Amino acid sequence: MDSGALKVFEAVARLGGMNRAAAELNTVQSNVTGRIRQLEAELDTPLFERHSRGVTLTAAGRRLLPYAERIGRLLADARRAAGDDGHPKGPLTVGALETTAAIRLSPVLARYAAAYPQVDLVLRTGTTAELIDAVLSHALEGALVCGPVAHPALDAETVFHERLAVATAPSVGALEDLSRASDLKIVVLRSGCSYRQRLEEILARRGIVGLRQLEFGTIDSIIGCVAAGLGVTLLPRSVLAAAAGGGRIATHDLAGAEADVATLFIRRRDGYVSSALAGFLAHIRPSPAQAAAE
Amino acid sequence: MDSGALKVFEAVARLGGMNRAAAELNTVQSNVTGRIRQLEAELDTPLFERHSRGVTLTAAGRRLLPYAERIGRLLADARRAAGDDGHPKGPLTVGALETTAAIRLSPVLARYAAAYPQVDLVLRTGTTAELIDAVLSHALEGALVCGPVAHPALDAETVFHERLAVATAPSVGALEDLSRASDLKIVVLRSGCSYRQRLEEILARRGIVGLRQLEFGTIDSIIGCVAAGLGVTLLPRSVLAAAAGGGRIATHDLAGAEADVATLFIRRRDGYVSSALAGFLAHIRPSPAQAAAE
DNA sequence: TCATATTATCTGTGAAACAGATAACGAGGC
DNA sequence: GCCTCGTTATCTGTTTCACAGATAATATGA
Repeated sequence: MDSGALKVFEAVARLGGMNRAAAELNTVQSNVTGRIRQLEAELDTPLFERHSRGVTLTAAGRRLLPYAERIGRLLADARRAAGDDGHPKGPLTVGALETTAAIRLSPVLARYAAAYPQVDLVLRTGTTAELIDAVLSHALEGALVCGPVAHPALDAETVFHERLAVATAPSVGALEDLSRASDLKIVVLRSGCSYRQRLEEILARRGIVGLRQLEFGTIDSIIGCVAAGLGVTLLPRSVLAAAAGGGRIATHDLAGAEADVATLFIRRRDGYVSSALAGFLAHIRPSPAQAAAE
Repeated sequence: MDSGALKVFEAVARLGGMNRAAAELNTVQSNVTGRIRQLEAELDTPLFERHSRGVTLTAAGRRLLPYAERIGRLLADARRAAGDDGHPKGPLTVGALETTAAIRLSPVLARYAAAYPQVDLVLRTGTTAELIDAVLSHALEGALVCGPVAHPALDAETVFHERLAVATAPSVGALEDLSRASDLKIVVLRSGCSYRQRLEEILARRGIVGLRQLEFGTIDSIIGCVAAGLGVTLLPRSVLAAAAGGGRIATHDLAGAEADVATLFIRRRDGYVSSALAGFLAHIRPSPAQAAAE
């Protein structure tokens, strides 16, 4: 059983047919059929059920498939590892929350890109749940997400702490006053955003419950909405600072644990750590001075 | 880059020469040389430095080697997974502490062997540290060891709790009396045994320090040594019960956490869980009734 | 200097992967 | 009922590539 046969097997399983697999593999259908038959003979087990609309996996095929996928990925990682001489280069695909990307990450990324011009950096944004899924499905090499994250396949490292604040219309003096406004809404960036549940809990502790939700696509639109008195939101203080300084919104600082949110860098434990990724981590990792200050 | 080339590469790296690798792979040296050269051409990097006494890995080769090993193991796992139809069969190699094997495991193993006669069960014994190393180096599929174990690559599951007791000569009324006997020794099964440190701590809390160590190969010989007044030992109560009933030794029960030792089943997170292993786990896992009693 | 290890290289053979064509088969539309 | 379309199975000739064997080149150590 060699990796070539498993590659063919994986393509057939994924595409559900030998013809389609042959097209993808740049070969002809007879070769695909032959390789599969050979693999089945070697394992002494049929891997597919053939019918006139393609093939479907047998139980044995379903057991084999995850190994074929892992071996294929591992071969690609091996190739990259052999060519990685310690000087970051090549593609690096990481994810981050939109707020993190906007505030904390941009200066770091600028320095990183300047330091390693040979790296093709791709930054994708999403919610914590989306980013975790993307890392688990090998779509991202790593991501900066809100903690805590506890997943056996993931390695998490705290890179910095953020202090959150509630933003309201300027006329609101204290958070407790919000209970009088019955039509107030929670304004969030996207529906899966982890800040939503957190804000609900914060408000619930102050007797404010049952708020509706409002969803916007950009941070600017959220702040505009809050300034107009349509709702409240929860964002890092640093994101709110500019708008608060201009008097458009009022910020309400939170105490201790309620304010604190850790930003973690997560990556798959079994994933390949390229020089490009190692360099990225070195850039975003807090310096000893910063760590002492926080 | 296919798995066959990596298999050749791994053999050359491990054996330090193409001739030796050719002998192991049942082929001739010219083929090994050819495959390595082909692999180096594909990766555009030399993998070995050739000299007259064999070859040594280059930096790129050292980076590639762990991937070659992992891919080789994964291919073997894939073959087993495909042929594993849910009925436990084939080899199963697990480890356990000698005390665990003697007392707790023997009835379970008898039931397991009777239930799955097609499984070739191999049980190896050793200290916790040795067993952990064996599991990490793929020599064992899993092992029963003393907790706690915290290793990122290992999955640990508590299967039962043991209550320990100190054994002394019958003339010793209380543990505290031991401080008068200056030439007393701690008797352990093997030098790496985790009970040694534990017993030292227990005795230190009672003001007894500086005891020498004595090492024996079997549990029976330890009990004989303790009965003769040469030393003290720490073992599960169930192990000591027979000898204590006969009046050969005195047992001294310990309180709460001092007595409790958890036995964990550990296995590698990335390891293949065969039906044989799953069945083994089902047999040693505590039943709900047992769990409630403990 | 010689014996003995090693890797490098060349060459002919054979097996296996390959491309292409055709047959067999079943589902769905008319 | 019949036809069409897409599918897998099978056969055949070609070519490529892995293989075994022999020899050369090289360095080490006695």
